[in-house]
Amino acid sequence: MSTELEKLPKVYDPFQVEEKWYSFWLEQKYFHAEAELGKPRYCITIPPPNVTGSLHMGHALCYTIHDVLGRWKRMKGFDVLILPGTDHAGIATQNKVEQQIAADGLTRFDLGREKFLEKVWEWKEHYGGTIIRQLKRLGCSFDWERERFTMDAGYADAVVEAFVQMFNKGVIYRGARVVNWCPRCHTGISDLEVEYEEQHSHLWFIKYPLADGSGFVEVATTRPETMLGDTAVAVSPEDQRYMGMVGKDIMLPIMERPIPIVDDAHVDPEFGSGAVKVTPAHDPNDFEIGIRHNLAQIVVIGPDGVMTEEAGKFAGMDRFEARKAVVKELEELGLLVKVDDYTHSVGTCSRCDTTIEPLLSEQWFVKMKELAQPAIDAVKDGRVKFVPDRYSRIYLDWMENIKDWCISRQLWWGHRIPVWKCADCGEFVAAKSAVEACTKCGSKNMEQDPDVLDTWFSSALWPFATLGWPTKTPELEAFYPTNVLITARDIIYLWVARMIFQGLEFMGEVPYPDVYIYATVLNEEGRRMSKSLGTGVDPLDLIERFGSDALRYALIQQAGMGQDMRFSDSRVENTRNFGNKIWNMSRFVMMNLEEGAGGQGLGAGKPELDELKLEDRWILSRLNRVIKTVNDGFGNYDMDDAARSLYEFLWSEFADWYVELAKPRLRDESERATVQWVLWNVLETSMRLLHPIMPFITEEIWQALPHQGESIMVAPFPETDESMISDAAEAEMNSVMEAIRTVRNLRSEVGATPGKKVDAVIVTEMVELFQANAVGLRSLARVENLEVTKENIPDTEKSQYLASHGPGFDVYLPVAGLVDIEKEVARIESELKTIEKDLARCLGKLSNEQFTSKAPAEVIDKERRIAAELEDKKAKLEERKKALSS
RNA sequence: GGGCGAAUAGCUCAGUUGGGAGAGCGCUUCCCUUACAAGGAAGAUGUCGGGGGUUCGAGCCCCUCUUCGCCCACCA
Repeated sequence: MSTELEKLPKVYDPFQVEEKWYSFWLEQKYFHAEAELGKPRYCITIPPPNVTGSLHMGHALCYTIHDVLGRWKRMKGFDVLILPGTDHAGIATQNKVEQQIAADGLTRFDLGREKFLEKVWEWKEHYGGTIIRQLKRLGCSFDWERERFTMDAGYADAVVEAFVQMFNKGVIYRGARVVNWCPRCHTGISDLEVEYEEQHSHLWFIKYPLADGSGFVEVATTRPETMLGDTAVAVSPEDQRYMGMVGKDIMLPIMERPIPIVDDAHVDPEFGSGAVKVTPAHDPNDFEIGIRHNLAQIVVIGPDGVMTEEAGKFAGMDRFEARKAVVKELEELGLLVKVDDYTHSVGTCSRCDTTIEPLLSEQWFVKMKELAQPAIDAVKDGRVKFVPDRYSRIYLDWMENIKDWCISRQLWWGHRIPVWKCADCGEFVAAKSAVEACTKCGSKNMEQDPDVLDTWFSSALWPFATLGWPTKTPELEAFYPTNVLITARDIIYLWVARMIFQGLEFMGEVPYPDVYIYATVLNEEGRRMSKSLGTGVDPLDLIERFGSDALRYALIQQAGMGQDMRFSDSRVENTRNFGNKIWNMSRFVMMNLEEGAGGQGLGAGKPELDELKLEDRWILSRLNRVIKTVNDGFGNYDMDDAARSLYEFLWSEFADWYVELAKPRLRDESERATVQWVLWNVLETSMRLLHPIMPFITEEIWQALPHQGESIMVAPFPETDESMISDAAEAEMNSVMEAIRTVRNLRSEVGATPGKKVDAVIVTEMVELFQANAVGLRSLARVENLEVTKENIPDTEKSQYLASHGPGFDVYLPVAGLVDIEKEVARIESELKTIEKDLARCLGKLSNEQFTSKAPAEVIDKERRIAAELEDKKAKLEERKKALSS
């Protein structure tokens, strides 16, 4: 026994171990991929977390999955590139810095564009790396030498290139539309960035007088202040009530401006009074009505949420103040009919929660129709597969009803739109570098568009821009298309869809064949983990308490195909215990591998098949099945299956049974070498199998075991050896295990303490099997004298024994009058009851002619076998009951 | 309004060509047996959300209802 190994601590301490091996892997450059030829390649460009972010549980799950797949493929011999990076996250980051300078009472406008951007860059340098450091802590084997940022120089070049190409193709156009405007962020945002929340508000009913004084039209609104910008009243063309009024004018109250009554199919005659006020500059539907009827667009609420000059005497008033003032005035004018309580959903900014103001403004748009079609086809014909599959429907529904994409943002942090406008002739010119002269009139009076691009415009290019596009780099050549996208379901539209059409547009190929949408991590109460709600669990905190391996395993174990995952600390604690179990079974194995058996000796010491005993063949058979499950699981994104089968195998089979059975054999010189080899082989193989999920502890153990190679990270991943799988060995071993359980059960019944040995008799037809395994049986069941025989115990003696019956054997424990007869009879009776119930069900089936004629033969055979077993057991129990009672 | 998902032990969840209901945690009893008490052994626990249907046979397939969660659209 090695004295050094005996010093191994009883409790596994992840902290030192994790730091040690992570540094080692980095030094060895194992995470680094070369675009070398000759090796199959595997590439994932990770979803770049926002620079504002710190690791939350969703990230931990996402990147653990990445790392599991990456490590698995690397061990399988692939040239693996997991390319990391961060996203500049336009609004989110700008907001952070705005908050920071707000502490000094400053706004970005006080600082000015240039100064403000300096601040943002400073902020990014200071805080932007947080999440990357945390990913290293998680154990991620990403290629840090290739880390990208969506605003690094090369990436910026790709963004501009993409824009200019699209602009020159005519896919990008400028238009005035009503967009979702956030008065706090001071920018337009896309429909996808608006969150709707139910709000209790009011519905105001207002009388609009007809210009000719012949009466009133009643309209209903949730935003009375917008009436200042009304340019029409619309009714349904089918509405009898307003038949004669279409074409007449309304005298808009307060503003005292005549506006027409128009008919438009958009109006629902059932709602309210059937007449609707039309404010083309402040409502997307009204905007459309306005276009159809050629109505004026009057902007009465400005970009800052303050009423404009167009709002007359309300100019300069906050929009919500103006609402009150307008209502008050209408009331005074006697035009307010009534106010109903009304609950409706109100759009809010997903970044800052401010109520969105629909606002007419000039923006850049991407025409989506032509771009969407190839992206639809790619999913329909299976070039891109969603996992789980149901998300492809969700994707397709959205793509098939897609609207043009507003890509300009009135922010400062982001990719400045590479378009210059000629001050003289109004021409827009897009170019990769500053435009000196107008291409149309030659004027030198060119000014760059002040706006920046939607963050998602740049991240849509991620799978190829990170690999060097637009330059044809060896990396781009080697790693595009990538292999899979692993992401959360809330960005299927925002990001996944856009990457697919941009990949097709610029690379002519889908960016990845698989899109794996993982489960949303919820907290224990089933609520979404959210920092603002205080319902989050900090992954770093869990790593501190239980180690990275434990957190990773806990996440993967639950990473099923469901759409939600509840997560709690106790799971991580449990997997920490699993780690400790692995540690201790490894200590046991190491303590029992002596010098001579280690190193090369073991590899050469592979025993011949006929030297293997039943439990050896059994555990090797089980191991090879697990190898299959793990490979299948990783390959099919059923990683939870892989994780669970490893847990089950290592704990409930290897540790609980094989290791226990090995103990007496290790003391037997004739068997020692064989057992050592099997222990080593199973453990070493298992560590390689488990390594993708628990990289640290497996490296620590593997390095301490005899092994080949410099790191488990680059050791080959186990492949199933079908010849080692044996149904027969598993069936026989099950009988032995069942017999051991039966003896233990009887021991517990007679109250034998674990230290106390008992005698036992096994009556069976399988005498050879039990005799061959007598040593293990005696050891695990703590039996002193074991008799295995075909001869049944005479009825007259049965009262001297406690008995239990298993499949194919009966176990007797001599108790010499210690049996509490009354209690034992009661126990037998209760057991008989359940047996009779099962038997009745069984026999009922078998006597059903329908069943015996229609069910497959093997099912019927199985049922017959069960019936026979139950009958046998029943007979024995009845016999015993009689013996005891007499 | 449309769609998706979930409902299995006290809790969190597994359970695929439909064929004797499982794990972890928790609970009960016994045990520091030389790898491990973060452990070992033995045990209790279920109208598989309700109702109907298909089938010899349904946790699993079909219909329907209920509850919860999510997404999309509209919301004067």
